[in-house]
Amino acid sequence: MLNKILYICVLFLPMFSQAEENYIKTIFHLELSSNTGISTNAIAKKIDTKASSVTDMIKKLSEKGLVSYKKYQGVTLTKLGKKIASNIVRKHRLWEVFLVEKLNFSWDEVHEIAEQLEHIKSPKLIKKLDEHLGFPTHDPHGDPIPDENGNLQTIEKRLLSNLKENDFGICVGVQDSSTEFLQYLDKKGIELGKKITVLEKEDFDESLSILIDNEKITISKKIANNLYIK
Amino acid sequence: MLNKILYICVLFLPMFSQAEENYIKTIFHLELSSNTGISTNAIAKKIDTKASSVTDMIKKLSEKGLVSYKKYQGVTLTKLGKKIASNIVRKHRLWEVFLVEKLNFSWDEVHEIAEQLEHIKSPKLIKKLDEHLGFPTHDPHGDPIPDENGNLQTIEKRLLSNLKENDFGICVGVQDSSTEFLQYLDKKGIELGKKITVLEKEDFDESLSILIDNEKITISKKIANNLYIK
DNA sequence: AATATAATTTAGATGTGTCTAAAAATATAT
DNA sequence: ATATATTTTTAGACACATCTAAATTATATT
Ligand SMILES: [Mn+2]
Ligand SMILES: [Mn+2]
Ligand SMILES: [Mn+2]
Ligand SMILES: [Mn+2]
Repeated sequence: MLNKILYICVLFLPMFSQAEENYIKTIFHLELSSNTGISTNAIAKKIDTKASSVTDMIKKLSEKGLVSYKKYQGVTLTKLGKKIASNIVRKHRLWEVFLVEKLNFSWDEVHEIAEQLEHIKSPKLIKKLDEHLGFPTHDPHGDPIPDENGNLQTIEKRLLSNLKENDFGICVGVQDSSTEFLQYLDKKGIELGKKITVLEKEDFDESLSILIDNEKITISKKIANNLYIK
Repeated sequence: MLNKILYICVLFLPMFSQAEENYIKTIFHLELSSNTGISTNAIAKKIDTKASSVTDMIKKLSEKGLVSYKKYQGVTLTKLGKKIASNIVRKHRLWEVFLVEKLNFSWDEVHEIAEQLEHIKSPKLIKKLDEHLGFPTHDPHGDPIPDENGNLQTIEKRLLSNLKENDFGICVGVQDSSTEFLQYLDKKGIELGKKITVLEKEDFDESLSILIDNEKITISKKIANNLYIK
C-alpha cells in the first residue's frame, strides 16, 4: 500500500536537477557504510564542494521530502529519497554494463561517462537498455544493480585485508573504482572471478603475499582494503 | 592549415553548457534554410524562450567566438561555431540510430531522448558508438549524420509539395520530426524508402492525391510540405 | 518624410547552485 | 567545568540562465 502511494508519488514527481541527483546519490552511498546520520562534511568531501553549499542543498532536499534533516544532526534519506537514489544508481550501473559489454570500453574508463548518462531522464530508455543487456545483475566492478523497485541485493563479501593466512576466495568486487586503481589491478592481472589465496601477511607494513593464476605477488594493505572476496 | 588550428582549438576548448549547445545547434539548423543572418526572434521561437534571453546568450556566444554578431543584424556561426554545432548534430543523430536500431524504439520516440543524449561529453564514446552502429550515414528520419570533421553531406531532395502531377520518387526524409507528425505517417503507411506517385493536385485546398503501396490516399498540403522525395 | 508597427536590446529582477568569511553550535581536551 | 578545536550554519556575494517591462532601433505604411 505504501509502495503504491510511493509509486504514484514518483509518477507525478517533479524532475530533479543534476545537482540534486548527485547529492541524493552521494548520501545513498554514504548511508550504505554508516549507521548514523550523514554529516555535512562527509557529503562535501565526496562531492568536492564546500560545507556551506551542502547545507544549502540539504535544506532544499529536505523541503522536497527527499531527506530528513535537523540542524547539526546530519541527514538521512527518506523512503522517497532512497527510491530516487537507487534508481540513479541503477541507471549508472546499467550504462556501465552497456559501455563495457556493447561498446568494448575497459572497466576503468566507464565510471566518468556513466556519471553523465545516469542523469538522462527516460524510464522507457532504461527498461529497453536493461532488456538489451539481458537484465544484468552486476556492473563491471561487481556492484549489484538495483531493480526497478529500488531493491538492492547485498551479497556477502569480505575485504581481502580481512582474510587470514591460507584463506582463499573469488574476487567479486572493488571498493574503489577509480581509473588509477583499476589500471593497477589490470597490471597485476587481478580480475573479477579470479581465485585469490592469501599466502602470508606481513606484520611490519601489513602487506599481503597472495596467489593468483598460480603466480605469487605482493600487494600493499591499501590494495587489499579495496578488493572484495567471496 | 586552418583546419589544423581549428582542431587544436577544439581540443583545448572549454566545455559548453547545455544551454549554449542548444543555442548553437538551433542557429546551425536555422542557417541551413536561410542565407541571411539568423534573427533573434527566429531563435527565440525555436528554443521557446524570450527574445531578451536570446540577446543575452548571443552576446556570450559572440565573446566566446562561436557566432559573429552586430547589434540588430542577427547572428551567423563562425567556423568554430559550425564545428561545435555539427558535432552536436552528429551525436544527436547517432544516438537516434542507436535507439531505433539497437533498442527497438520507433522513429517517433527518439528525438526527445536524443535531445538529452546529445549533450554527453565524451569523444571516445561517440567514436565507439559510431563503430558499434556500423558507421551509419543517416538517422531514422533520413537526415544525414555529419562526419567527425563536421562535414554534412547534402543530398538532393525535393518537398513532396513541389512535385507535379504524375511525378514520382522515393520518400527519403521528413522536415518535421515531431512525434505527432511521425505517428500520422505511420497511420497512413508512409515510410522512408517507399515510392510515392502524385496522382492529382487539388487547386482548392492544395491537397494531394498520392499513390503509395498501390493504395491511393489523400494528404493535405501541410503533410506534403513536410515530406522529402528523391 | 512622418508615423505606426515590429524587432531588438537594455534595465532590473528572480531562481539555482556555488563561494568566502563570519557566527553559532557541537565535540574534544585540559 | 572551562577552554580549545572542529563542524555546521548563516550572511552576503557571484555567475548562469531566465523573465518582464521599458527603451531603442529598424521596417513598413501612409
Ligand atoms: Mn561507477
Ligand atoms: Mn552524476
Ligand atoms: Mn532528432
Ligand atoms: Mn539539446
